[in-house]
Amino acid sequence: MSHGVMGEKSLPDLPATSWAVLGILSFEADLSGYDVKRWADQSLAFFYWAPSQSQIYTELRRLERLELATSRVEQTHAAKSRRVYRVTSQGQDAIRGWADELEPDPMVLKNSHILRVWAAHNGDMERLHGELRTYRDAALERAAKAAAHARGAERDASWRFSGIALEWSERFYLDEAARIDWLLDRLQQEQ
Amino acid sequence: MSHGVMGEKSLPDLPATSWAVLGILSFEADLSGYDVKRWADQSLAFFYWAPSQSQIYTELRRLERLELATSRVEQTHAAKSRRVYRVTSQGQDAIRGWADELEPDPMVLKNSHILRVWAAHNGDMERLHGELRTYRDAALERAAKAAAHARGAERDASWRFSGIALEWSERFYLDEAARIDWLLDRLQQEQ
DNA sequence: GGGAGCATGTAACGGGTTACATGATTGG
DNA sequence: CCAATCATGTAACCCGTTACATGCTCCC
Repeated sequence: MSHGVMGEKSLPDLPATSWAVLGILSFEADLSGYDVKRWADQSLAFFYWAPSQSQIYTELRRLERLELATSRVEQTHAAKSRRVYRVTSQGQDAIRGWADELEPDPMVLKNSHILRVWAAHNGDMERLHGELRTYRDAALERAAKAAAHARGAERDASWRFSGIALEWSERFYLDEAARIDWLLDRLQQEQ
Repeated sequence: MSHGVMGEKSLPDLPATSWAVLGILSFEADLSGYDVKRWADQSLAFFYWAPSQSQIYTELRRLERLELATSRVEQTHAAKSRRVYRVTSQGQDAIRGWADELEPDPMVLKNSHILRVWAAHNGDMERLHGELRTYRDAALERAAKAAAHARGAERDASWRFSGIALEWSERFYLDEAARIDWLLDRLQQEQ
């Protein structure tokens, strides 16, 4: 046998969403798909992205199939139950490997507002300005939301880093808003 | 007939890449797929994203099928030719509609470096710091590149807005680098 | 002669989305 | 009682990627 030496742990090759979901599970045990979705919307969404609900259930099933997570059915009510997941020890190993051995994939930015500026010779300037102002306001709101979630994470020591990521997000959206203000000025200059 | 009134122009429902490629064609006539790819890599890639080469050829064929662009074969050499594209008047209308009537789709950010910070309880801190420093340096390089391309766009009046988008990009990557420096400090604090 | 750049295309694949479907529970 | 929330899942679809294939031309 050319490989597969004892003790050699090869990381499973998972899509990004899978790692993200596994990451969420690394914070807390016994989360349902629904829980995972809420977590994703309230933290991941600010600096990464929020997978769709159906995708999350798919990833959860994949993680279980690969034995990186296990699930059990929790009877919440007489006629109602939910399936909750937790990482296995293999899952723990995998996530450590992901953090320490896998190259982070390159940052992705898709800012369609800047795309509009780039192609501004095709459209109306007034309108573009209005659109950019709206976008700036949305960024400020987003910053406020990130800040609120960051404060929420302060309470528990285990969300320490999650909170820092959210503080980073607040700054990101604040900077973005400032950059749009600069852009508005810059466009003004250009008659 | 319930719709289709004369003069009523309904925008074709195109995927994002299609609009981006059409946008590139709006700058200059007679671009080959290869040209489009280079343009995308040197401007779009900084604030939007660079579609793969094969995708560009696909989009170009789609645009022609929808009569938003036409192509002709240009004989460059005895035994070599290339197919070059240009927007039609319908294409011009469509791109104006895109700029002025279509909601820009929400900004997408996928920063896997911050994802690592968020999940930092699973990995080694030293390593994370090193990774972040590398990322900061890459951001600075990216800023420099954007600035260089922005200067390149100054020459021609028709790339005016394209140049502004690149100036914005320079700022983006500069801000990003500064934010990572802040993050490095912030993580230090947290022992 | 050979490597870099020009130039275009096909095929397989899959990640992820939207839309749809279903039904229980809780609180006003 | 009704809306919102909890909770899970299926099916269709396609965008976009990677990998592969091909061959010319230019310049050292």
